[in-house]
Amino acid sequence: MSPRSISELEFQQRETELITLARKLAEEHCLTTLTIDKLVAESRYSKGTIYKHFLGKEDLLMAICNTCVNEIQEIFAQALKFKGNSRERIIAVMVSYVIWSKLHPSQLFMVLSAHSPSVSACCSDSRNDTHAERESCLMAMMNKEIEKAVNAGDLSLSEYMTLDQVTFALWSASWGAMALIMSKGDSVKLGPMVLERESYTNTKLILDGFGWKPLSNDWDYSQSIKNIVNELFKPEIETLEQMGNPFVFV
Amino acid sequence: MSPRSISELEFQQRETELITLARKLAEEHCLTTLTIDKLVAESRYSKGTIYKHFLGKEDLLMAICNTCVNEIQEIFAQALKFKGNSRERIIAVMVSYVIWSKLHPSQLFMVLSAHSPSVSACCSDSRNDTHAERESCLMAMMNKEIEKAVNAGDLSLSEYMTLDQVTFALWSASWGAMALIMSKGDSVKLGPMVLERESYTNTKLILDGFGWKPLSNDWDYSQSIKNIVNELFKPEIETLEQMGNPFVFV
DNA sequence: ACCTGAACACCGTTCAAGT
DNA sequence: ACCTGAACACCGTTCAAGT
Repeated sequence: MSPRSISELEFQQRETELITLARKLAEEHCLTTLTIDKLVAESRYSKGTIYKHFLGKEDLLMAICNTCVNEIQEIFAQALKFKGNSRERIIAVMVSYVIWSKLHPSQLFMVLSAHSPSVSACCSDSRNDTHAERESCLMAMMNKEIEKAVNAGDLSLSEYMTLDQVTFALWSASWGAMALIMSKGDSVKLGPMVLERESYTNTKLILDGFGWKPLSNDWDYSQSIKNIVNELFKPEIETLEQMGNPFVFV
Repeated sequence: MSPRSISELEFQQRETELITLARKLAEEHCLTTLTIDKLVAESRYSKGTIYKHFLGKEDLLMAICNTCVNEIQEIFAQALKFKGNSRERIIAVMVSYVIWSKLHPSQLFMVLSAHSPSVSACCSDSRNDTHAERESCLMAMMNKEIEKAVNAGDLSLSEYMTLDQVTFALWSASWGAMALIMSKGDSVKLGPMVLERESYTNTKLILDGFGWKPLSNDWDYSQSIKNIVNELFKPEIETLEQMGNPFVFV
């Protein structure tokens, strides 16, 4: 894989450095303006060296996406520390997802774009494998919580419904709200839609749809969200406030 | 707006011809491979003429997106002809959306990409206005059905929930499932997810979450979907079969 | 053995020259 | 008045020449 005369470690460090720089450039400007040329200009390395690390632009995009999924995994793990009922922990995960996407608005787009088959077709096998692995890991985290809810008696599933399907329903509903609201900033009709509120609405409806107890009418989940944020995501919320993009409580 | 010596009508026809061709090229190959150069090569017109119609690549993309939204509006209108209860009509709309996206897989991506602010920033005002108008029209169609359901007593909404929010919940949940499943064709974990089933699952959960009657336990909605497809979308379903991408009943 | 950047192909956009 | 395509700038990718 990596060359001999520079150590494996040095090679890895250089790759991390390049990915971090590329993320920074995309964050500061925007994903569509990120080019290899600009990355070369900003970095200490030449084009040839950059092509030693990445098969091409798509491979770089997927590499960035993989670091994002890693971060999302960490923030999910943080969310799952919440001491509460099974439904509150799912909500904590969804809240953490919203916080992450507000912290890294342009990165959400990268994760979205990286999902396109035309991207993964241009990536190295190992890059694709890492991606599949990390996403599996995310889904496994959710699956485990769902299983715990079933065992606790908070949720009962039809025999035809797999854990993956439950995870997918929660994930896709939340994802749809985030992708639509974050992509079209100034749409006329979507103006009144608020990320935090719509994301929570979707999660609430899906959970109520499953009959996941305690139902939204039997518990004060607005308070739960306040607790989740205060207990687990104080620093992140402060960063958002400093960015002028505060977390909006529902 | 349009030049004098060729008639307004001719100018419009030429634009429609170009958009149709661009859609065909994107459908046959893929969105990322669609370039202005290729459009010029395939069309009867020169680069200069194409730039008379479109401000640039993004403007062309939005133009394509607008024709897609038009088609979606037509298929929604067809779906709303279903004679059934209010919930069945919402399901009919969601079924029609899935059918459309299966008929035009690469177009779904265009509608997705066109939503990005970096695209609309490069479009003419009139193009953006048309886009906003057509999406408003789509949402208005849904809002009207929701209002009818409220009046019929099938649905009761909290006073803080607007019709737009209900529409957005249904739309975004369905959109999330479609976007995730259609984008990552060969993902390891998403392999077992089936567009028709997951899309319906999300819609069902959202509707049950709202307490939209009759609830999924009190009605055979699998049968409803069969009726919807047989009564309203026979030709589309046959086309999908011929494409080797049949509609999968849940 | 590794790095470099010139060179090439391709794409988006413009505009001077044509009709 | 409208159309054309050569010309330009920029970007992704490669590879011969350097160290």
